[in-house]
Amino acid sequence: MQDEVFFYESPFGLISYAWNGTCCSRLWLSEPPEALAAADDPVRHWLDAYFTGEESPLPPLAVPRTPFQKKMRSGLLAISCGKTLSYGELAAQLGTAPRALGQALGANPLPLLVPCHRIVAAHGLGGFACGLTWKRRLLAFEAKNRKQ
DNA sequence: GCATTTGTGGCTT
DNA sequence: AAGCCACAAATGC
Repeated sequence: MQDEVFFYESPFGLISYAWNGTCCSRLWLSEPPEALAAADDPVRHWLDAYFTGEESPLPPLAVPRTPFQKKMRSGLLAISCGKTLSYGELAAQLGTAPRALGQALGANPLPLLVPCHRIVAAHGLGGFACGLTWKRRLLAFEAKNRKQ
């Protein structure tokens, strides 16, 4: 089945994602290449839950292209909501170099779902492929939301 | 303190 | 195959 791009209006801006009927292969923050319509699928449900401050099981995601990305994904998913990790720490945990990790994170096709925004630099915020505004908002949101 | 350099490994094209 | 990086630790100033 072909990928279709849907959008989702989050409190922080427009999100769009590619859904092929069974799994999510890609997700964009901010301006998507082309957005069709809103839909009612597991991704949308997850986003709904996320933005109301709940953690729900992830929707089916496309399998990573490389084993490393898979490892990285599980490492990221292990970070609980509201927590952050530095590039160096996660890199060590994955047995790789920080710089390599940065590259891999930037290439992550599934931001937010795979919480790459919870990775910050040792001193400072670090970067974010889809714009630092998102990263700040998401982190602030999660931090506030955590201590409930 | 801040600026620059370098070790480093996996990603994209 | 060659460059590219969303870092970090070690220098130099």
